[in-house]
Amino acid sequence: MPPALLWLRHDLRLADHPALTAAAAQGSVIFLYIQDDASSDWRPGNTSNWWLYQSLTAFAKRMQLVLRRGRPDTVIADVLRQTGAGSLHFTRGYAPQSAAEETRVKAIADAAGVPCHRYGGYLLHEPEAIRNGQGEPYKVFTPFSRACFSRGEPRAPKPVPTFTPWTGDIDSESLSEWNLVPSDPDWAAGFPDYWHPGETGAQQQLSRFADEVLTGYSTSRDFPGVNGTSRLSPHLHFGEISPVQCWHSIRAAAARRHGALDADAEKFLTELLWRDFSWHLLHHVPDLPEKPFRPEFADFPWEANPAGLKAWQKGLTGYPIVDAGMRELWATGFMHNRVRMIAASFLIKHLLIPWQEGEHWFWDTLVDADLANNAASWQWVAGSGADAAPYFRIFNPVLQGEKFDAQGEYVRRWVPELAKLPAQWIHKPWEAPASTLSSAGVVIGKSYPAPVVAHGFARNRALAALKSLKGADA
DNA sequence: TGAAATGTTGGGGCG
DNA sequence: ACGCCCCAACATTTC
Repeated sequence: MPPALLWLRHDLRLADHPALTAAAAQGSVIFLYIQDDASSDWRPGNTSNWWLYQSLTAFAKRMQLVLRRGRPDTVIADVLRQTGAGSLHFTRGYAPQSAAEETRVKAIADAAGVPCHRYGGYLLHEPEAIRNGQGEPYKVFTPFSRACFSRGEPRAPKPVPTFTPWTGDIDSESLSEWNLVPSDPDWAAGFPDYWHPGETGAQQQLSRFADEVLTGYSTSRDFPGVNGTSRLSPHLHFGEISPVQCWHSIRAAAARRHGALDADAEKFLTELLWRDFSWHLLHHVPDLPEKPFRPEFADFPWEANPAGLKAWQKGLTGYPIVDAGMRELWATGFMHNRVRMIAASFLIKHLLIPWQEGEHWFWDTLVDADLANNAASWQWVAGSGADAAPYFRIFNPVLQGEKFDAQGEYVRRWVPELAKLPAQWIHKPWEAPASTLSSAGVVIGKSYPAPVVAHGFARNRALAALKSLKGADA
């Protein structure tokens, strides 16, 4: 029997893998991963590549992995020829270039006379399956999630199939040639303290979340100083675990404890649906990463502010909660969700810097950088997205800090030069009495920056910018 | 998955 | 005892 070729993409796992399950039924399985270096605005960033390297390494320890660089259709044609594979299987993607890429791959498989099969697995629901009464895609999240919930449960997760790994001889590149990980300087040296890429790490994280974090999740997820979030996003992005597995695992945990879906579990399932919502949106609106979904935002009066962008990226804005988030991002490749909203709002509304600048920075620095979630979320904060926050919803970084990091634990962890300040002043050090500052060893403008822009001024400026939009609109 | 301004209410101090 | 004022505390509106 000829082997079956499995083209691996963002599905670096063995469990609940529809394409693998199908391939396993056809013959011994060839695992192929293709690195496509073709230039594009959204090539994975350095942090994504760090994760990819770890994930592929973990995968290759369990299974022989064929590694190739090049265009997927060219590489697959080559591998089909060299292995005599009798079928081709892969998991569908939803990025703007995915459909065309998959069509080209299908064409070469057809030309080779090899049956080509495409499967879901990256999302809970296929974009084609969720439509409103008019047969249109949803543009507002709440009815979208209602439709998903009322549709019934996603399919049951699939076990790891029994299969024979193919053991033939074929050229494979070495991961180290791909230059995926940094060396000098090794800015990722600290990442292994926070992350364990690979399917095993993903499943452990899901268990830990279900056992230790889920209770109270609906409220504690908002407090960045607390271990209150799932931290599953990078695992989901690389497909080390599927959203279907997460869905059923959390639903089952809730059923064991409460006999039903409690508020905490429901909140998490809703977060998974946000992920689907973003991908459906990108599927229908391919230029979502570049252009405002609401066209009137194309005229927004942004400011050129390279110094402000630099300060934001380095975590030197003078607003402790923003700086803590940006430094957590730099140190760990991750930022707490609540702080992402605050930091993004600050860039857009306090500094009037285009949301695309922040989107690119996050794309390069997040371990969970994900085209749809990143684009949809930045547009959500900017007010230009589908179902977006109203533009006038401007976060006050001081109040947000006081509300969600009341004791300042999060700020102390990531902005150590402020660690000795009492909680009362930690989110507004520039207002602290001189004696408090000096006994905490803080010198505003020296050991920690003064605010790059005053909140009251920035708020009024942003509101005026909104008014100008409305004017242009009318 | 806001914040600030403005409006309303009610208790307490005080003449 | 009463009216007046002040001002939290809460509610509503506006951006």
